[in-house]
Amino acid sequence: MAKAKKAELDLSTEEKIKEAASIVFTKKGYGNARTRDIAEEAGINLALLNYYFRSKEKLFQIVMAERIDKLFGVLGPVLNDESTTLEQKLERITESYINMLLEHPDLPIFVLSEIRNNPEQLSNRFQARKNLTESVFIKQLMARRSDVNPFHFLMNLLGMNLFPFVAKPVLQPILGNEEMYRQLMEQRKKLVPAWMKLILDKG
Amino acid sequence: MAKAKKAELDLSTEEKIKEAASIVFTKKGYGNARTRDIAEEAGINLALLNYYFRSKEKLFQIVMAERIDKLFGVLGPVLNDESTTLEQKLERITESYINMLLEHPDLPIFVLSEIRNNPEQLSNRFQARKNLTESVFIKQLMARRSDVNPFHFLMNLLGMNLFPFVAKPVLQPILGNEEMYRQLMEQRKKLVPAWMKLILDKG
DNA sequence: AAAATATTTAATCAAACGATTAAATATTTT
DNA sequence: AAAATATTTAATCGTTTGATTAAATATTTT
Repeated sequence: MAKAKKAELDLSTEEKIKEAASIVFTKKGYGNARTRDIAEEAGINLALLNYYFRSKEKLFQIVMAERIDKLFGVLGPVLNDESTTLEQKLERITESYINMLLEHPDLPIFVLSEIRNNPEQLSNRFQARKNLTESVFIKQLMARRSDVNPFHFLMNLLGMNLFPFVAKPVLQPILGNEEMYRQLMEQRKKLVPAWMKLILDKG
Repeated sequence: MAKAKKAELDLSTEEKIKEAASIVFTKKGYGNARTRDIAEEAGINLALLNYYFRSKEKLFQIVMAERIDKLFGVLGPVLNDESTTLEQKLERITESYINMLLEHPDLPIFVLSEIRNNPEQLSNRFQARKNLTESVFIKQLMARRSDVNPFHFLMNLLGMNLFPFVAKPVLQPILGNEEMYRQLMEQRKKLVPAWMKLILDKG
């Protein structure tokens, strides 16, 4: 058999296609992305794409699962870390998100708009709710401020961190050049946790 | 001529198509929306759509302009009202946005993702920057807190108000039923201005 | 009412696109 | 090296979809 070589090339080519699909899907969305675009981006022929993945839809499912994980996977480990304070969690989540999103600015808008198009894909909703409500983070928060609804608090944290990237296509031209935008996001690494602490202490 | 009757029907049918287009485009996005969907939603034949509007693209441009105005048109009048304080502006913007978005929850994700797909459409970018930086709101803000970057402040305000709707497809299943979601948004009408005042006074 | 004009439709076209096929090329095993 | 297997491609198929056309129906003007 051609195992060794096959596996090697498989991984390489398959990965190349997935990477290309990720780029094209993220930039254009499912409906506007053409399989020919993806093939070209990957530097391979169109038929090869269907050889590795059965269809556009299948390829999309795989890419989408990865992207969802990339967008929300940050949260789990930090929220459930027993060794950090609430304040430290705010700092780490903010730092992680801003760093990650500076490299993948259109990840949130892609994931959120595709989930809107196909809400069923978010089938782990019960799991998500349970994971969240039973997290160390929520416990710490409720111990500190039993009067603050944790969901409000989380929406604020995520809103402050994700929204500037969701709205980047609008904000960036208003702010001026890319560098100015980047500077502001860098500043927010310290500012967002400070604002959230304000809500935590004086809200 | 058939002026009177024509104009009447024109308006009615044209408006019916635009309304249908708005619904279908907003729900599915440009790429996933089919002109046949729009025609069916409007209760008319496909050809009629191209009779009134030259093409899908043209129809989309018109709908898009209206949607952008709906999403950001709220801001202008409030931000430039000389007769209200900074605090009142925070309250009014929040109240306006949450009320409007409770009726049109998928407006932000639609507008923002379509602008990402076609950034040129945001050609009024210089105008937007000037309008913003010269607004009464920014003047009031800088007079009060010269140390706070107004853009950060605005991102926070918009983030707290818009993000829960941008992320609704994710949040809603986690929160439980639609009613719970609605309740939280109603609460935020008072909470968001309070949090923003915190940043204003103690940030 | 007749003519002119506007509105609406069914049928069809042409291009775009996802997918398949069969053949060619490359790689691995024997 | 020959055979077997895996990888890659060019060409093509069938559907979907945006758009057009020509004819029918409705409305307005004369």
